[in-house]
Amino acid sequence: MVRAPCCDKMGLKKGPWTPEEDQILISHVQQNGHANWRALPKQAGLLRCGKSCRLRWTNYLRPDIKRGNISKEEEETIIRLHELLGNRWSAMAAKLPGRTDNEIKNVWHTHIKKKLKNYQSTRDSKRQKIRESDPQSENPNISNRKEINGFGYMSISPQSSGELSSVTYSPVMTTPDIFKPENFNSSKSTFSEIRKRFLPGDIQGDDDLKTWFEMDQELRCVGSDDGKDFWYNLFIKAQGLPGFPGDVI
DNA sequence: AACCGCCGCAACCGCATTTTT
DNA sequence: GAAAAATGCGGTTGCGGCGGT
Repeated sequence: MVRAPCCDKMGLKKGPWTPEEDQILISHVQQNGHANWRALPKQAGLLRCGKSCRLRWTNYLRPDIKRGNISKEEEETIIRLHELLGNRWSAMAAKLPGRTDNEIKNVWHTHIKKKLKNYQSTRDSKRQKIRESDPQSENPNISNRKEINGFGYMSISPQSSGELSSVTYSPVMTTPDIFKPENFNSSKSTFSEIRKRFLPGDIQGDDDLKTWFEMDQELRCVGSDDGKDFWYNLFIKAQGLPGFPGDVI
């Protein structure tokens, strides 16, 4: 495939956007939408490539965007999502309304990574001290895992010193048989069983659970990418509810 | 006041993926 | 089904602001 020529080769402008350019882009998108980013700059009279316009719009000019002031809750969500998804910034952004992949990526690299690094070194030195005083006190293979009613394990990252206020859960992706797609026909007993063992409070009955599952499946959660989104939603929904195994920590 | 180094963020680049022809 | 075009994504860079010396 032949690569399209990039901006500089076509004499287009690069670098920071001026307020005038922003205004042109905003009013053009408001009036005409952004069905075709490639054609947009020409139509709007901007000396930018389509890619640059799209980036400017999605990361900065979009009306529904929240900028700056990442809350503690958002920070914790980012950490939890990062444990689940790795560097899939756009997938993380989809779980944080008003935040962009670029912003999350920047926040991760500039703030959170640093905090976690500090936390980790503090924790490691504490562990070292414990090991020195009582070598049998810690088994690294099991110490930070908790079994959930036969549904595999969650890894548990304890509270950071000061800044990060809660335990972080991350399901280990050993999908139990009960959740495997091949066992998800329309069997009510399967859903009953899940409900009995893992009931999120706002799910009223087997049909609701089934619908919820099917919605997630539509979003390609099960059968792709180890069903991480499905697991994520399940754990998020179940957290904090009575009987949820995580809340005993 | 001038210089320097660090940090945060916006924007770019190149590759991957999806959509269109 | 193949090729081309468009879009999306994640890694990286460069610049401006700020604090310290």
